[in-house]
Amino acid sequence: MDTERAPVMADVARLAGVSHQTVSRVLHDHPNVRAATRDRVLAAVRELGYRPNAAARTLATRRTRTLGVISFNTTLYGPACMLYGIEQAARQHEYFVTVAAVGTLDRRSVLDAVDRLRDQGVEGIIVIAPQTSAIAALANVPSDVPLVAVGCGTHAALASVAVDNEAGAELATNYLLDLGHRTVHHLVGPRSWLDAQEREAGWRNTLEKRGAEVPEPLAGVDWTARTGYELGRRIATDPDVTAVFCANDHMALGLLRALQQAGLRVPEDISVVGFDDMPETEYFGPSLTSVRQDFDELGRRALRLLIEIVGDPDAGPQVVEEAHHIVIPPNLVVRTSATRPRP
Amino acid sequence: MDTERAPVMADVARLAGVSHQTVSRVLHDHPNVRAATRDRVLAAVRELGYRPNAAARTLATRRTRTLGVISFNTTLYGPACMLYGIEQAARQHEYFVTVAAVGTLDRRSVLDAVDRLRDQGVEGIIVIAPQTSAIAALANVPSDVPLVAVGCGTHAALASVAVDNEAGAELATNYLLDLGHRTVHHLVGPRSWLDAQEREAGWRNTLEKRGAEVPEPLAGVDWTARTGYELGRRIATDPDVTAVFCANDHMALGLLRALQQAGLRVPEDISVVGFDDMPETEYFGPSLTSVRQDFDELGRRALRLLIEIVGDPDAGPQVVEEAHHIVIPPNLVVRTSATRPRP
DNA sequence: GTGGGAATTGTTAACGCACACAATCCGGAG
DNA sequence: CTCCGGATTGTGTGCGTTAACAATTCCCAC
Repeated sequence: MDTERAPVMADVARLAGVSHQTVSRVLHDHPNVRAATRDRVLAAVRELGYRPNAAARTLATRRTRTLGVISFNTTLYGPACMLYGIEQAARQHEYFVTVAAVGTLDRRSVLDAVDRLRDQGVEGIIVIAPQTSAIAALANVPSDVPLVAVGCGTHAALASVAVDNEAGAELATNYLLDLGHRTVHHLVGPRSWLDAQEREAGWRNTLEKRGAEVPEPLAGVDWTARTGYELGRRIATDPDVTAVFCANDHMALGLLRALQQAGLRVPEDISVVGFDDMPETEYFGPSLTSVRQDFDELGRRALRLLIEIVGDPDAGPQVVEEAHHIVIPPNLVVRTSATRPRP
Repeated sequence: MDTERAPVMADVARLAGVSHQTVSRVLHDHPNVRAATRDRVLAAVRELGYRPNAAARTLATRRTRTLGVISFNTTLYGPACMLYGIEQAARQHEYFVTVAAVGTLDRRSVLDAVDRLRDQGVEGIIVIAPQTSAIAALANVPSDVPLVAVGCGTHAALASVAVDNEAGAELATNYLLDLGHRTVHHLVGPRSWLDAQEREAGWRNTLEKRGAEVPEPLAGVDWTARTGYELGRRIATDPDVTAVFCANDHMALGLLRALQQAGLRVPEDISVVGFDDMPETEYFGPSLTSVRQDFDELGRRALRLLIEIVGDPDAGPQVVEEAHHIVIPPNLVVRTSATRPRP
């Protein structure tokens, strides 16, 4: 078979008639290399198809230029987008990203994932793990690898990048109240997620601030349409409900379906607002008004923050300064799923 | 700051009073090590918190235990799931996975991604890149790194794992014909994707086989609900249409919306069948009958195939044998969006 | 007790690159 | 013509691990 080994720097040097060090200099754009020499080296590089060995470079420089991403479930729309944003930004900054998906968010698996990544030598880790338990587990990882949490609520005890969930919930709730609804019901996401908690808080605070009655919220076990559907069937039996704010778009989809099956019309009978603004929400029946969060941007910002921390050797990751909490404001995308209540 | 370096094998050896080679032996479960020695070494490892340096190991063994995944857009449901399946399986086999997202599928960016991954030393690459152009670009990458395409149609010129698109389209088309529809219309996905082509072919072949008229298909520019909606508005104006097979679920969602807006009822006036069976389709209005493909499994199979090729040094990746084309049969999930036509 | 072989441990040399330092070259001032 | 300083190039070593080989120890049969 092809037992011929990949060419190494010494091979290039020999072919170009220089020392390996000169080859290294050319490769690193060192200034003091005669133009003729540089050309000869580059020609040799091309001829041999030489590519530097990453492991050797890492061993010598102690830098892997690799970052890790831990994600709970990259299948969900939000995490998938953030991962995409992270990868984009990483490429720009000439970093590699290796992913570690965890099936469950218990302490063990999260710490395992961190370990795997550390074994591989990542210089920093971004965590897409919105559950409170995950954040807790992360609090006491060895401090030799910087951590950034992304999309995990805004009150994490780590450097973090997140959308302002409370502001988003406030936007949605105010919008519905402004339309004239007496109050707004709420489908809460799974309460083990910070995002669900914060959205619920934002909703509740807004109602209280405006002196509206705070109805009992319905909490889901997960973020799926199925859960939205099941809670929706209960909503449908309550004649008092005129407006519902859903913790995310999937749940809203399930809710829409349940209401429709119950013979209720949206928005004529009940107004609905979602959260996330996934690309499909515009085509729900009816088109869903939703709070938009820019997951892509979230991912990019997280990566930039991490690189800043990594490149900045003085500040340890545990030193969570003001600047290490980035909060991005959401905005409301108005479509047709909400309207003023019937008199 | 904490300038103390991470402990290395020599440190462990010194503390345990043995040579570094003995440490290495213990770490690799080499048989000929006295139990007492092993214990002393393990104790030293624990005490120092020693973790082997991946770069050094790679340099010595010439193995990175890292695989690359190139994906067009990890934001889409299919790719996201496959990536997830891949990562799961990789972990099981003790491989790392690093991702390279490409924004566009032109030759350049795909080859760039391959290069980046090779620079990092991946032992093999899985490509989630369903466009024909991507497959073409991949045909002539240097053969020193094994490639596997996943979810990219079944006729790729590479080792591949894919769902049987034609069979899936046949399933859907036959189902609608069996319900009594004279013929079935089709919303084609973007024709630059193999999957779209294969689904269209399956649909067309089935109609021809059964002697049904083959109506002009409507081709989309992408897979989005928006496109489905736009094509759907045209479908809605054609009184002959009684059944539509959509190339994917997102397009079906857009179609449902367009039909509803046109005052047509599904399934009473028009039956609709989708493809993919995403988790939400059950909650569309109405609940969508769809062809299910198990993306997760696709990813896992792709990884296993790749590991087989990587671990098998004799067969080059270009040697695409029978066994290197894995085709997974889809199945139809029947819900309520299709029924027999009105007389 | 002693030779022989297996079990156990140590020594040394890669692996491929970067960095510190030494050596050489060149042109112009003296 | 000689010497000096900067530009250019070469030499040697370290990074932390594995693997080939050498050395030592141990145990038992003779």
